[in-house]
Amino acid sequence: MPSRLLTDPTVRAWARLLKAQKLLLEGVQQALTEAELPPLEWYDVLIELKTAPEQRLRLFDLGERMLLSRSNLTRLIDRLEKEGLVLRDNCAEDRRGLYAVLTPAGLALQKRMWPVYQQAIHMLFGQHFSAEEARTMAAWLERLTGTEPGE
Amino acid sequence: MPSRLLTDPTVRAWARLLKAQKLLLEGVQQALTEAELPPLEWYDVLIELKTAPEQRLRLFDLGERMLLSRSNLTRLIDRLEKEGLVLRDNCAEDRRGLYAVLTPAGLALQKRMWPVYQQAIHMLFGQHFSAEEARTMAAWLERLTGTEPGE
DNA sequence: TCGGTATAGTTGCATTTGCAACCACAAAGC
DNA sequence: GCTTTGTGGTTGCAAATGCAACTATACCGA
Repeated sequence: MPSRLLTDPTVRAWARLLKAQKLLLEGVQQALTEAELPPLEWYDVLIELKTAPEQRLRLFDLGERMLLSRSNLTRLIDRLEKEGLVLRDNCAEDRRGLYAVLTPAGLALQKRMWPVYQQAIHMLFGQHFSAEEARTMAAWLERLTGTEPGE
Repeated sequence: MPSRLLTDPTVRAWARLLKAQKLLLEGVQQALTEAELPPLEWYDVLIELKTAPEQRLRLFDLGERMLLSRSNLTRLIDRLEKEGLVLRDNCAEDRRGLYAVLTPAGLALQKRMWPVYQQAIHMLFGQHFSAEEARTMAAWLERLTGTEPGE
């Protein structure tokens, strides 16, 4: 029984996007857990810091990139800091502000996580598309986020 | 600074997918909240039941369709039942089991939510794609989920 | 028919989220 | 300078999540 709703291609694509996303995230998280690695969002923090100049970012900046609310970011950084993966550093130019700085331990964890993560991306996602299809999909999705191709 | 990582089209598409998803869900939720409507997942329950035969589904079945863990589903149904939108009904064939049944109030809420939801889908998602693109994207995403086109 | 195993659903507890209130500092206007 | 308003970040509390343990029923095999 093809639902009437899903005859609208837009709505159908939307529904698929929701479902795919849930499934993929679950799968990635499972791969990380099985390898006794921390949650995916820890990786996001680590990689953002790693690629940032001086491996540091203002908290609000990090929050924006990760699409994370302030309070959530505070607590996420708390957890990472407790594990010695990042640290907070005062900001000279704006004394309200703080930097999150990647530590060597944080960098090491990022390097341990990446192979597992990459493998999961491949198994769950990449292997289903040609390079050309992946490029097209990335370009389409960029319309939704305003992300620039290179970012 | 185009990150080296993102030169792999697969990884780039993956990153875009994550970002788009977060942004879109946030936007939809915001639209619902502004219209003083309940969370998106309530809609998912209501629409699943609405389209199910006799507007009822076994809990485990509903959980599978929504990709929701058992315990989460229990609690989600608790909330909806407390609002009178669904009710639990014993299953004659398997006395361990329960049905979730859509109530008239639940159906009414689904109908109130849909226009807002549809509008949000259009603004955040649909308007950025042609019908043909949407069809293609849906088909691609179906590779990830094993979902059949008509489902 | 009995014992063991699997399945449907719930519950308790620890962790995480979301929201609003809050503190500290910065910036803009008088 | 002083006050008002805005911004960066944290905290408290209520709600939602994830996981493991638990109850009740079904199923399977000797």
